Amino acid sequence: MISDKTVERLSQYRWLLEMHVDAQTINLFSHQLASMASVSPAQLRRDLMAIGYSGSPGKGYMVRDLTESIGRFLDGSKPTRVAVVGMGNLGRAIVSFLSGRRSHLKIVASFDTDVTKSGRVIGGSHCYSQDKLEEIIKRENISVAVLTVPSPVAQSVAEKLIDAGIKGILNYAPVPLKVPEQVYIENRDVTAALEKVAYFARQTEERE
Amino acid sequence: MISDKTVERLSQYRWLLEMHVDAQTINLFSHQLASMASVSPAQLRRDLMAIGYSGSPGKGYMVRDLTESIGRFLDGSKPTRVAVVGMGNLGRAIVSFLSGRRSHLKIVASFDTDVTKSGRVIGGSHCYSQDKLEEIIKRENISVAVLTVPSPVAQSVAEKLIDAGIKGILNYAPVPLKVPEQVYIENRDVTAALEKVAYFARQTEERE
DNA sequence: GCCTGTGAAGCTATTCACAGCT
DNA sequence: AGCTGTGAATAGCTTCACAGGC
Repeated sequence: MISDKTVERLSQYRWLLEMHVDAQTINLFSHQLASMASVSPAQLRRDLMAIGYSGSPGKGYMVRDLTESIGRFLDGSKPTRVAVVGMGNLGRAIVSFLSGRRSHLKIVASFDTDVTKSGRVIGGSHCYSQDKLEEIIKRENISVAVLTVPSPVAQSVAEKLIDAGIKGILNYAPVPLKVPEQVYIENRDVTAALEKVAYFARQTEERE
Repeated sequence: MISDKTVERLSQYRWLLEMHVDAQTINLFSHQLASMASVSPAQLRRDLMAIGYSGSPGKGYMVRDLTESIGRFLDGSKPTRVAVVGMGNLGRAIVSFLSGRRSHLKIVASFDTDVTKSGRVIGGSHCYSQDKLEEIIKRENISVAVLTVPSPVAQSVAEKLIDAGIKGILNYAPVPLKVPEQVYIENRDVTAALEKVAYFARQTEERE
């Protein structure tokens, strides 16, 4: 019922409220927060409407209150348990990026086929052999996975994850995964993103 | 005139054609390629219409021909020169991911503030000190940058890049950059993406 | 006066559905 | 018979614009 894009922007707003608003700022107007997020004020108001949050005319939005409202909406009652599969540079980048950052997203395990990595603790969580995937996912009750494995194995790893009960996958392999529709999947193909940027960059160059 | 999303999907189609179609397959129907890419056949046909490519009823699309058509559309006459700024795990992941992969996207330089990294060659391209940003970007005629620096400095680095003449930025820092509108920018905030996946994963869990 | 919340309008993206080709 | 190309319909997203509140 609530859109994909709205959820992503809400996450963005919260981050801005937490990181880029100084402690003495008590309230904010829609145009202020909107400009920080590079969206229109109307867009921001719509997004907040979607989660049933109300500000007040003349005062705008109460920073602390809004932050909490977004939290209540985005975060579940319990922390979401996350695994990162594939501990190459990208996997490690994501683990270190996220570790301890957001308390409601807990990275509780990572996986790699390389035996020199598995068994160690990387970025605060235990790295297991990929063979243990299903066992650990079930045991640790993990519902979300970040997939950073080489593309030839991405599909088969994804299927194992889903068999083990994963409900959402953030996929960095440049392969559009085919999954049953009750599993939410977000593809973040790096190559495609860069080709897109290159294309539009060239457009503006040629417009001169 | 041609949409953002279409460009990204075209890049995707090409990748599939190159990597996931065996050499003896000469032609493909829209429903086949569409299903590989997880889009509808109508969507695929529209996207190809946008670049003026035509198949033929009964034969579908000629694989080689289509691959080249997409290439003519996406790639410029000369390779696009790319820099990666910030050689942490994420920066290195992207460099190694892309190096030598796509010949029309050339990573010609990387940058880092850490003096132990600059001066070395990482993933096939020279890593420079961040002080040299403007100088090298201009000298090497770089038009696209991948930004993987810590978020507090992202905005200021972006401004330097733009002053140096960069036309497109792929931004992995969780900060919505504010840039003049003739610069194309694509934000790929990892935290927001993961929070989105976590949100929708929880939705499907609760639907049970 | 300047703000928010929101119906209505406007825009963009996707899908339908079918004529026409092979 | 089964496909493509595409006008028309639909669905989804964003902005406009203004009534109502502080």
